[in-house]
Amino acid sequence: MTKDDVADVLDEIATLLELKGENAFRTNAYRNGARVVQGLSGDLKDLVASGQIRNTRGLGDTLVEKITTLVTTGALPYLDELRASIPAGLVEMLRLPGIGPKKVKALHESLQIDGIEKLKLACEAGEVAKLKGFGAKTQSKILEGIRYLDQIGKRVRIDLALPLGEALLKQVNSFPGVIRGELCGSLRRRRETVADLDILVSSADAAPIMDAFVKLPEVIQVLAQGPTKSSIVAAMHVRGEKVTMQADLRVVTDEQYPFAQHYFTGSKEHNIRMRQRAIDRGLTLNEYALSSEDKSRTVPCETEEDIFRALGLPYIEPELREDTGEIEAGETKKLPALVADNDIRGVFHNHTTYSDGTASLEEMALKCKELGLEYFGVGDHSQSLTIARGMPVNIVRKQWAEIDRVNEKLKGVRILKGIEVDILEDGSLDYTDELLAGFEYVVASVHTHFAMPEPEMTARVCKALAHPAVTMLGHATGRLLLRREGYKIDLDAVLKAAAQHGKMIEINAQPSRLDLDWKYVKRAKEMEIPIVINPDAHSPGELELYKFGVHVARRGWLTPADVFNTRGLKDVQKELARRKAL
DNA sequence: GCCGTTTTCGGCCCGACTGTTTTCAGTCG
Repeated sequence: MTKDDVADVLDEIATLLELKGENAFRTNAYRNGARVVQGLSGDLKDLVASGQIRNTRGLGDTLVEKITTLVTTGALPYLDELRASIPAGLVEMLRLPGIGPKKVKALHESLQIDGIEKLKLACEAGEVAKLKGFGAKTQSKILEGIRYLDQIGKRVRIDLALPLGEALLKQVNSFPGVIRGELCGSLRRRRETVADLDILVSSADAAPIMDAFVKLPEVIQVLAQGPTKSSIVAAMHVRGEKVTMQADLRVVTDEQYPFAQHYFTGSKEHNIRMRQRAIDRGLTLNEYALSSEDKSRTVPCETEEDIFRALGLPYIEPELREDTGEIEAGETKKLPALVADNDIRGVFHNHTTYSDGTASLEEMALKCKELGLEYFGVGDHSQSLTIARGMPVNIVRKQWAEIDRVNEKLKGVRILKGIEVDILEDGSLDYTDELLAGFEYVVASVHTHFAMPEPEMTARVCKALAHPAVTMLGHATGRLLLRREGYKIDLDAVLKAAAQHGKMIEINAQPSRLDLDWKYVKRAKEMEIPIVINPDAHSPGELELYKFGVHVARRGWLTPADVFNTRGLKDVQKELARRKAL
């Protein structure tokens, strides 16, 4: 039982309780509990065994007991009972827009509807519209929802969501009367995937902006249009892929803008803490103002900084606003000065035509130079990964010779001799120690046998980390966002092994990976494990993907000092040489 | 269900929009 598994159970309990019509605060306690568990640092088993889990804010006697049962027995009778008492189809019905637990409950109790199929039939027969609290519009909305069920609520990768959001924002910002505008929400917090786009603008006159917004060419459906808020579904092709997302536009006055900006950036959990903080100070905070409780006075704020200051906090970067300790760190002046794009001085783990890349060593190195980077670390695939044209030993030696030749000629950028060596099934590496010693650094990654049981996979990776030649671990879980779960592995144990053997861990910056996940990045920092941000580029155009890795690093609270490739070439070469000599 | 420098009971963030109502419940973020 991992933290995520336990969190999933608590979330499911919350959903089931909602469907039973339980008190919203009780269900919310389970949802909050799920989030708290996900963010725990340290091994869950240890926390339970030592009883330390009892000191966790948000977990009371009941939740601790349930978590303990889950972790020690792997099951929870309470959940099984709940599941047995509620038809599984009810949970699926919650996915329909505009349909929440109350409506599902009403449909079940009055029409015995226990799933999407029956719901569809009842709507088509006109039964649903007759129910109290329902009507013709709700009925047709349900039918439309069922029609688009496979498109609803799908999260979108940040690299696809960002261009759509920016395209919409650019047009909205050009509307007459718009003073300033920005993309807020999870996109501004740079989450790896986002569910919808939140556009905020300020203007003295909202109505014409609302009208123009719902008529943008990307709009395929208008979900709602009010005086200050409209919701649409927009679609656009991004690099050949069709991206369909809900986008909400809010218009506020320019005085309200910073409050709305903070509010719509979220996260919800961060906002709740901030509101509570305002209440503790005899104030009230909403998306329009920070004011006295009776709203007779307001605290003027021109920027988000002013809002934080008024509540006794330094500015908190959007990436940190997840209520995972940023408020406490702000109070104690322990907020990190986050790493930024322009702190990155070079990249490791990239591919060339020597394996499955599309460009030569020189082309890749020159692109790095163009991006202002000082070094290009090549990390082509090793011999056994034939599907990616992994390099046999003679090709490795040929590549080394070419690197030497190109380095002679290049000015202002240096190629580093690295390798992405496969971690074989038994945890050994895909080249001999003798050959590995010839590289300046070694990235070790898993590319095969993904389906191993967790203990074996964990042991496999930990064994590789113990190998003296290994410098850093590549894409720690092998996940492909929204496509493939990572392989089963105990990341806490992997972090422990990395710390013990003094190894680095990569943030693979490919937007489809973003692996290590930011939550574990934060833990790695606590364990003083150096992090490397690698684009895993297979073409020159992919080199600047390292910026998506910087987002992850920022969400993981990293400062430049925590990231190895913020160091300059000389420093990096010295450190790599020092490690090889160990 | 959680939490507590006024509390072990009584709060728990709060506003916009929709659809169904005729003053508001439900949903969403």
